[in-house]
Amino acid sequence: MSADNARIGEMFDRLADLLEIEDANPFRIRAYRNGAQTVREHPRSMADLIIEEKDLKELPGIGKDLAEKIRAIVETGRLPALEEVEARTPGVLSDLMKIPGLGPKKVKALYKELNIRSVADLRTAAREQRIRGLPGFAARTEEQILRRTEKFSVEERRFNLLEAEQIKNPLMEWMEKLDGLSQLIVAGSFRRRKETVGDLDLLVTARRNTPVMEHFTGYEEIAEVVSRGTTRSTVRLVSGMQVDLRLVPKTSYGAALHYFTGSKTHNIAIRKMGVKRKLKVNEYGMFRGDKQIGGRTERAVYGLFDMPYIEPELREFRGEIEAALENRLPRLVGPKAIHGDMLCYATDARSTSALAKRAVEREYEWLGVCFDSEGGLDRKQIITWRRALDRTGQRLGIELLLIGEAAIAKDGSIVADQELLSEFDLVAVVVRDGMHLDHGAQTRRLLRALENPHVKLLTSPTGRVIGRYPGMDYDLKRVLAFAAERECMVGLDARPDRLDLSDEACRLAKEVGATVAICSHARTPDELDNLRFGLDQARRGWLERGDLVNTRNSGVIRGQFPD
DNA sequence: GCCGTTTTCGGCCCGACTGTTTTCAGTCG
Repeated sequence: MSADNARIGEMFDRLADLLEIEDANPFRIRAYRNGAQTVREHPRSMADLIIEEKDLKELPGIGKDLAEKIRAIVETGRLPALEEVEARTPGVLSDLMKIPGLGPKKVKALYKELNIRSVADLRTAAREQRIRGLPGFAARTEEQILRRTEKFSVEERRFNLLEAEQIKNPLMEWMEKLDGLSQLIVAGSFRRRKETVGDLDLLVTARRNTPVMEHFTGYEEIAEVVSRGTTRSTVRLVSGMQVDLRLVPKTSYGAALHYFTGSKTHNIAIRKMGVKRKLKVNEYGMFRGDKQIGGRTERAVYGLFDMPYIEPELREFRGEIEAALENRLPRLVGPKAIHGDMLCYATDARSTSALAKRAVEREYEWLGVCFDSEGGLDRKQIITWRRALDRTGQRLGIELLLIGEAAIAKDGSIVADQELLSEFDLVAVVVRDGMHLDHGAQTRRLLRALENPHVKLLTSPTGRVIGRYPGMDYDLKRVLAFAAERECMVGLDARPDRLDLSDEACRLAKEVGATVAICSHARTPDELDNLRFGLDQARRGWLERGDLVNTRNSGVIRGQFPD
């Protein structure tokens, strides 16, 4: 996802906000929002598409007008339509709309009546109690505004999957204490295993008269109960995570699960298919006219359209519906099919043994082990490691592969004694510095590194850290294709704060025929569990058994990438 | 502003919850 796309999306959203304040045609506003989402979620940058003379009108929600506006932004960095609106209505007002509880109407009133333009203005006015008394604002609203602007900075935070699980697990334990609960599941992007999660969507069915909402809002980690009704409640936890809970009848459970799992664009596509067949699909069920014809199970939603079940990880409206209709959905890999982990780090015989032992418990047949070495390494050291691995492997009944990891220099050469490289079972390379090189130089650097015949694995391919560093800028497709040609594996760094490759990059790897190796990068036995986040990502990237080296048995593995 | 196997006009998701209201508008997902 390029910064440019994010900027285009932001401009469209801002325009939509201001038009909303001006009370413009709501469908026109939505068109801008849809366009913003399409652009933001597109894997390629709009600038690239324009260079390649692709027709932007092919993108969903982009027509003649938006295509021209995108082109204008890419070429000039400006959106004249936005500037025109900003001449009438200050652009910063759109920041106010991000505060929960403030929508276009309230923001407009605050601006017109009190000339409030910024969050700072708003706080001052609230403290001075100038807001109460405005039509539609009472003392309570004013207090709420003050409270919510205080927390404004934390509200936007997204959590990685590990953080989300650590918040979710104790909450689920709390909910399960409730007598009368039948079904309890987390839907939303968490269920789709998206790499970051903004909130948790709990879906619940229960026996009649079960005090679900009372129990839920009694959870001790709650910082604020945002709303509480009979079928829906929203809370914000101390951690900053927002949690929505929805109570649905059992006859709607499947439909609701589908609806609240999303993604939104996937749901819209499904709903549209329903409309064509004169069927209504919503969170309550599937209907022909007024008659409910399904809703208990999620599978039935897809069955309605003669489609096979689409796994949550695939529901991003990236071709999964067409694939399902044509019966060519990928067969996603489950945890049982995983026989090994390509990369963990040991420091000595003892840590090797601890990692290997855990790997055996996880029913792995093989494990790639890399030794952290200080400074250069020598033949003697390698022999020591090899011995430790062989002994431990035999004792525990697991094949341990000796991985040598070397850095890629800025010129693409491998920083290591070339003769020693052949002593390893497998040589992995990684970019440790010079991540800022420009597109061309970085591409050349990686291609050159892969030319080295010893190199069999490229780890942490983009170097990204989720939410902190977007990753190196280079021609990923070209590098992946070259890796495929050279029979060099591409690592999927499974650490939950990295997940490097992205889901889209996994698809790209599959497209060019590169073999992906999920790597936990564990330094402790517990961290071997990171692998499952990598597997989630691989599933989101449509990878199948044959695309992943982790599904292969020992024996096959050593001969797989001969030196 | 977008879209089209009812195609160039006339649709576009809508129900739950809140707060202030006295019958409902605004916001959210």
